Amino acid sequence: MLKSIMEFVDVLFPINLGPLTYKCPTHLTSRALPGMLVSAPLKTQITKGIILGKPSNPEAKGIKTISDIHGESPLLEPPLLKLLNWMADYYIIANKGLVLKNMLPQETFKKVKARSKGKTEEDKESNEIVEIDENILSKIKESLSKREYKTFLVHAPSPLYESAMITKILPQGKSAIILVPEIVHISHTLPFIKEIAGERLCVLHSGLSKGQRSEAMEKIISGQCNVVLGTRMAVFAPLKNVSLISVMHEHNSSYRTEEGLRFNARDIAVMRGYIEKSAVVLSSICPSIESVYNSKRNKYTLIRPDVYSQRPKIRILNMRNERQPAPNLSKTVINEALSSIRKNEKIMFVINRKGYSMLTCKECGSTETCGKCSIPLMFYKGDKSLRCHYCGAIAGSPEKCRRCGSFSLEPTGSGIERMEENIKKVFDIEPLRIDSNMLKRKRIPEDLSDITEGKSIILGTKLLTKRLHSSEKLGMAAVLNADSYLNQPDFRSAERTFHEMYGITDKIKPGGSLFIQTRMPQNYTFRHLKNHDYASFCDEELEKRKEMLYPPFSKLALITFNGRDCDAVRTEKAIREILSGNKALEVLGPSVTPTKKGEKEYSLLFKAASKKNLHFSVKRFLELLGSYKCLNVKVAIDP
DNA sequence: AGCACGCCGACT
DNA sequence: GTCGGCGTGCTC
Repeated sequence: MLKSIMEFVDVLFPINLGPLTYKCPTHLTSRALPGMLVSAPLKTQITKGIILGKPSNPEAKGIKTISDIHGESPLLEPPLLKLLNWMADYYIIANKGLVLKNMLPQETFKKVKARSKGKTEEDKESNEIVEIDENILSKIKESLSKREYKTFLVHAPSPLYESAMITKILPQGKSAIILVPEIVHISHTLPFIKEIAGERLCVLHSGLSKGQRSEAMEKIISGQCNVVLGTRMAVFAPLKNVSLISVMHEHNSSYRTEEGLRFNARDIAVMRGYIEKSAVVLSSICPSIESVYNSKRNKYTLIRPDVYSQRPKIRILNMRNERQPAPNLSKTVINEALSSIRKNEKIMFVINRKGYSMLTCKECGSTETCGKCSIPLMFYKGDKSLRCHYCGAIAGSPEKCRRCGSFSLEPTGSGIERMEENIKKVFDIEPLRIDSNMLKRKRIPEDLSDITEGKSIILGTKLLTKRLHSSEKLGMAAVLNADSYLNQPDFRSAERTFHEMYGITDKIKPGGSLFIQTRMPQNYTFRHLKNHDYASFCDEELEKRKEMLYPPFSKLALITFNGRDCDAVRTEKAIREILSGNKALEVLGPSVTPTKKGEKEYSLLFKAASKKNLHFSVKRFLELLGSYKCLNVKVAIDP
């Protein structure tokens, strides 16, 4: 006799595993709908999971029976199930269970103890007012009322504009998701949304305690709250009928996950919007190159408010010509800094390098490098150590050169520790130093002026420029080693440099200046930065990406693997096979790098003309590679 | 032989 | 994630 299809269902657990087929007892079949939360025996215990849908393997032997079905309506509505399936496919080696684990916090599947209280975001009154021309947002409103999918790219004139815009477009009574890249951004955005959403608003991010998070999830599932403000996890908030998804500071790389399932919440937001038929609003002062390109191809609708906002001057200093009274400090920067200090203004120096300096031998000219990674080691003056910034190796500083044995090792280049010394010498002022060591010891302050303690010079690594916000604006700022940003071996380095430098201008008074010290002032990034001309920068950057066939003109996948069965010969063989007859595919590597544990890690970059080709090639390559075990393979799509 | 420990693969 | 199976190596 044929088994009734409804007797069996596929269940997905929040673990790195595909769906498993279970029998459904007759008294539960009426509620056995896709997306329902269920309890089912897995190995020796009862585990919670969700029903994915029709049975994929009803003939499997040893099928067990579902223990219970929880609730009356699905935890994951059809759109989120669709998104889950899409993600498992798009990110290639993602088991559906792993996607599920990333979609819902673990409290959903495990009991939580008494609801613990933690700190909640404080409402801070925003004293700055932004004028917004509502007409310019009429296209978004129109789209919202029609309930159609459309993605808008708002090239905002200021960060404040992005927040204020929300109050104009948030639809009354309808559900919405508002994403910010980092937890610190939540308190800046919250007052604006609270003003319009009130009790309908709930906050969702990884800084919440388990209790708070399950409380938030409860409010979302029950429908008590239908506006969710949060970090990338909020893109999966189980809201019904999402009408608006806003991604603020959309260019920000914090939307990417670095570990586990690698995804970009901005891309997920667009796909969820497409599935849910909602309006997606990506906004940024400097939108990502991909988004700009999508707006040029009319995939996104570009909105560019014509609002005048007075911005600080950006001045590019050619360090080849500049007189440098101290290393990394040009005469111009010193003079401008002194005049700011005289006016009682705060100033900031940014140096993108930790430690004191590198050590170079005067005799043979060799620089001390890491034995494993062969990159220059950094000398730390405090504990007289030599450290590798890549693998983290720490050694005592040597007395003599490892190459020639001479005792004349001298510091070359300047890290933050050495800059601190230089600044003390030049200005006779103790700067306030902010780097990752300091942030580990103290909490990250909400406001920079809370910790300046009357100090006028702030010196920090780029952490400072990203994390810290200040109510008191700076008189001037200087990026001391701008070239170290640009010289990163990454096709996004120019874009990132523009974003980072431009981001600093938000912290400077109108009428103040940002100084950029560089040895390549003619570089197009600096040329356009000087004119605040992001559009021209994008045009030129897109030209270059097109020439080099980098995204958005190609699709990339980064494949890494390690383990005892790594084999260079077989890897090469698999590469040769995958390349044969596929002209639209390019494979860069393999490059072998040591991991932090000391074993070898292979990495390969697949570059294909189309997404389809990339997927096909990566899957085929993994099959070829999969014939031998003990490989720990990871695939990052759009790395 | 007896057992502790760690790694690996399967889980319906 | 979490369990059992199995190999390694140490101890009685």
